[in-house]
This record gives sequence, structure tokens and C-alpha cells, in this order.
Amino acid sequence: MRMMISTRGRYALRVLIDLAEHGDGGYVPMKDIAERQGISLKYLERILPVLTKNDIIEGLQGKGGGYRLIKPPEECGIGGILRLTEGDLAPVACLSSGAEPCVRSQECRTYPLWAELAQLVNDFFDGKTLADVVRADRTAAEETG
Amino acid sequence: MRMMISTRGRYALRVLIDLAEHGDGGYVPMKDIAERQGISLKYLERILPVLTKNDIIEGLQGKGGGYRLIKPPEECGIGGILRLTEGDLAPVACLSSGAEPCVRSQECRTYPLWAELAQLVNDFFDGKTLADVVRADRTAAEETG
DNA sequence: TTAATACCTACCTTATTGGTAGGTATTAGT
DNA sequence: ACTAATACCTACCAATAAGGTAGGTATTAA
Repeated sequence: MRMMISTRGRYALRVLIDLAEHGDGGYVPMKDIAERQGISLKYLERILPVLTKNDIIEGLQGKGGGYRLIKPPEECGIGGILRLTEGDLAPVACLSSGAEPCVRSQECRTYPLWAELAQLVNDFFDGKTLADVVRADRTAAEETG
Repeated sequence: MRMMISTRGRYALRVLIDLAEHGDGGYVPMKDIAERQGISLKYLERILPVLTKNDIIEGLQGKGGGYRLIKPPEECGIGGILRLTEGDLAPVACLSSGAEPCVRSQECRTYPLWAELAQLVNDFFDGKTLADVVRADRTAAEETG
């Protein structure tokens, strides 16, 4: 089934949440995260580079190494994370970053609809940070426990 | 590139808009619409059945036949049209109609995020009708012309 | 020196997308 | 009755993307 958010974005987000929850300033091996999250380590290794290259996380090689968040969760916008891992959050091709302008754009009745949706989706994700999604469950746990 | 709305939903919407604009109570041959919209007739024929079976449009066979809207554009919600043609508007698999419940749903930090987005997207499309997208351009034309 | 880690690149399988091809059934006009 | 125009149906198909796997190399702590 065609999904808006693929495993790349979803897994990346879960990794970052895991880092926020388990990395107290130190480096967390991706192997641990892969096990906790039930995701293939090899697949994660293919997803992460875009996050290190764009200063979301940093990796330390060698024994005792791993990954950690560069910024505090409060400063990690979900929108940025997803745009990096998904490549784009455009709902239709003509709104993609590198799309060539559509010849019908002048007369197109649907373009404004897609544009409005794109704005809505991007604003939604940009209005949330890693801290928001981490906090959600902790608060619930504290309240019930 | 993976898009939220595929050609199925986009073409269907353009067909319905065309019907709203060109079908004054009568039947419009799909061939005409395909030519106006620059879409393959054969492909449209594969997309339309779900709309006829769900009482969005009705077809009349034979010479002089074609399609027409069953309800006035004001009563045709965009959400319904897209859910029919796209199958679903769920942003992730675990929110799809026929999805089996995820084993991690209890602990999942991201589920609420996707659920909130799904609500946002569905509400957005349910808040618009065919009349809204048709009207958009006509109003502009009247204002400038 | 060794074990554990990040980091890199090529390959692979499957499903989906976006169609095409070739018909049959039905109807209006002549 | 015949013909042309239409909806309607079903099988097939090529290209692409999704979701990985495999097999390495580079780096570092102990």
C-alpha cells in the first residue's frame, strides 16, 4: 500500500527518539537501538548517513562508540528530520523540490489544493520537536505510575 | 518519487472537476474529458469504475452516452473521492483501514503523531467539496475579466 | 592485538505505479 | 437492421521505488 511516510522516515524518527531516551550525553551503539526497536541494523546503517551529514546526530567509530544527538531534543524539529529522510514531504509531484513546472499550472484547478495540503503537512511537522514525541509517553507513564 | 496522492486520485479529481464544468445536466463522453485533460482514455477507464460503483458518477452506454455527476458539486466531498480512488489516505501502514494491530502500539512513541496527521489530512479533504475547487478559478476569472 | 563500532557500496526481491491491449455490451441515429 | 459511438471489463506489461541483504573497510578503546 502506498504510504505517505515510508520506513526510512519512520525508522529514523524511532532511532532519534531512542537516542533521546537512552543516550544521556554518551554514545549509543546502533546495534542496541536496532535490537530495542526490532529493526535490521544493516538497514538502519543505510538510513542514518543523511542524518549525520546534516548535523542531526554524530557518530563515533571504534569500541565504545555509537551515535548521539548533536542538539537537545527540544531543538530537533520533526519536519526537518522527515524532509531529510523522506527526501521530500510533497503530496504530489508538481510540488516537489526539483520538479519542473507543470505546463498546466496556469489553468490547474487542483494545484491550490495540493499546495494548501503541503503547507498544512509541513507546518504540522515543523510545529513538533523530538522532545514532544518523547515527552508524550513519559508524561502518561508518570501519571499512571 | 513516492507521493502521497497518486495519479489515480489526481486524475479522478480532474475528471470530476471537468464534469462539473462541462456537463450541464447531460452526459459527457470520457473521450472528450481525456482529450481536454491530456490523460489517456484507457487509463481513465480503469480509474472510473470505483466512482460509478460508489454513486459519485453514473455512466450511460451507447451513442450519446457518457458520464455525469450524480450529486451537485456542493455535495461531493473531496475526501470521499480520494479515499475511494487512493484506497486510503493513511500516512503510515498501521493506520490503514484493514491493518492488523501493531505489536508495539502500546509503547509506540510515533503512533500518536501519525494518528494526528491522519486526522488533519482527512479533515482537510473532508472540508472541501468539488464546488470549492471548481469555484476557485471561476471567481478569479470573473474578477480579472 | 583484538573486539567493537561506524561507515561504505553493490546487489537483490517484491510491490506498486502508471499505464497498454484487446476485447464485449449497450445505445442513438440512419 | 446496421453502424458508430459509447461504457465497461480483464489480462498483461515496463519502469520504478521500497525495503531490505551482503560483504566489506576504517577507526578506536581496552
